[in-house]
Amino acid sequence: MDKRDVSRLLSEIAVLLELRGDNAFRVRAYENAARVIDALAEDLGVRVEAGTLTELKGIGEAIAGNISEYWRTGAMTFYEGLVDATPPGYLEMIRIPGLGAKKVRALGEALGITSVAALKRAAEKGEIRDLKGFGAQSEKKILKGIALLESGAGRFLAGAIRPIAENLLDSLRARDDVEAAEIGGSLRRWAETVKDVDLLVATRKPAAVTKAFLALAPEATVIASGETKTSVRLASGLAIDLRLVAPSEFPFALHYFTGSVAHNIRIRARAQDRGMSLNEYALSGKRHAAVKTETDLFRVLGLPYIEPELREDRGEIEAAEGEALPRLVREQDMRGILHCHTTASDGKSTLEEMGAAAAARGAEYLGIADHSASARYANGLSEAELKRQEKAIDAWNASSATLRILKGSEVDILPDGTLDYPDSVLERLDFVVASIHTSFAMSDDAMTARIIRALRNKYVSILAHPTGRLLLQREAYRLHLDEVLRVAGEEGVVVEINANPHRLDLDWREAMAARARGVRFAVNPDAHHVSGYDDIRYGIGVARKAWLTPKDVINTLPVEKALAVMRERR
DNA sequence: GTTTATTTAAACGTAATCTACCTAGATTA
Repeated sequence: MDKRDVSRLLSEIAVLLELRGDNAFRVRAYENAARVIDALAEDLGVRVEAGTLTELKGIGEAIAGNISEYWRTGAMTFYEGLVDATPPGYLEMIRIPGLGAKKVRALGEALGITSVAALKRAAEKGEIRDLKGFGAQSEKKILKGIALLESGAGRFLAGAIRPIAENLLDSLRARDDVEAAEIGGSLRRWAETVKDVDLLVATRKPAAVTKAFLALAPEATVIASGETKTSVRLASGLAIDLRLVAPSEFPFALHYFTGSVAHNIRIRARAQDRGMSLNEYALSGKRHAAVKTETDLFRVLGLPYIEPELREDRGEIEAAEGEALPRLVREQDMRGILHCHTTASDGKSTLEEMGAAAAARGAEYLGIADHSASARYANGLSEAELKRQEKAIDAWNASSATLRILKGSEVDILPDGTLDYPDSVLERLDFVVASIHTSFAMSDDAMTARIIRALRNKYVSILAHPTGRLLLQREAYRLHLDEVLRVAGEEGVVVEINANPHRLDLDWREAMAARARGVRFAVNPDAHHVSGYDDIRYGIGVARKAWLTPKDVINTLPVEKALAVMRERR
């Protein structure tokens, strides 16, 4: 069990309480507590043992007791009681857009509907429209909502959504009546997955902009459209919210709609402490005419500008107060690209194409790391094939004045923790990337031991995609990640932040904790085609969310220094 | 259920939009 399990359970309790019609503030207290636990940087177990949970703001006697019970016994009496008292289908029904706790309960109590399937049948038969508070319109909405839920559209990869949002933004910015436009929400904070897109526009002609926005997505369903807000849903299920504010309101609205909720709560409280009141449109109580940008807004509150990626209430406000915010790594700090594939294994671009495209991007070096021999799934290179590739790289380096290609391999960590090539092969390479692609279903102890054994091999430079997760598709394999990262730090093995938008592995939360323990990182596109280089920005997003500076990321080093880091244990 | 100021009790976020009723409750962000 870890703190995310606890956080999830607290969130579920909040929903169950809401379904029971419990005090709304009690509901919020549990939501709050879930957030506090999720954002906790330290070890939850230590606090449970020490009995210091109530020192956390938002955790009182009752919730602390519940958490302790759950932590020690694996079960929580209070939660079990709630589950027993709630029809199991309610939890699923409340996920239908447009249905909240009150309506779910009304449906259950008046019509005996306690599952999504029963709800669908009743809506199709027109049995819901006669219920007080519902109408024919509601039936339609419920059916649409169920269809959406069934299509699996709930969250989306940020990497799939960002280009759509940026296109819309470009079109909006091109208009004369749009004075400013930005992406807001979790997408602006570079979250790995997003629920929807928030677009924010400053304009004096909201009606005209709304009309133009709707014309940009003619196929979309309009969920709501008013003077200041319009919501549409694309065929994919993705909801896009457009918010329109007057130019003078823009900095306040941008900050507010960027979030996170937890960050906003802190900032709002800070405004109050200073005799001001902050909402999405203005800062009242003191002079604020001078607030033209978010930077101004932070300054009025006595803070330097806080980058959107950091706004998760994970210490950024305290760091800002102490002038201790990190100088976050940027894409333009990157000198080298590591961990890329070619047609020699499962890539789609040749070595020469990959080299030319990397040079065109201004990279100083490119680390090729095709799959190793046993990786049949990916056409892994035999030792002879690897040798041929090394010669091809020598030829490239002899003729290229700008971009140097480094010889590497993405070597499979075999089930027993040994590597797929013998040391005599690894020794010839400039760098070695080790990773897991097979035998995922091990116990956490066995997986941890397997990876640690690989990390102890002195030729291993980088541990790639350390958890094997595929966002929205596949959970991480079971392992003691803390332990693995501790050993990586000790051994000086660089930990990858895989920039592929499906992976983004290591997760930013873990990277944040690992950084504090001195782990160094590589932000790698794992490109299988020249177009894969474009993913680097997503890896940079993760690195920034993890508070990483250029010093924490070895790709910012010149080639000789990067090589020295990757070979320092030999 | 938690925090805070009033130390026993009040405050806890708010605004926009929708839908069913004609002003209000529910939902969402």
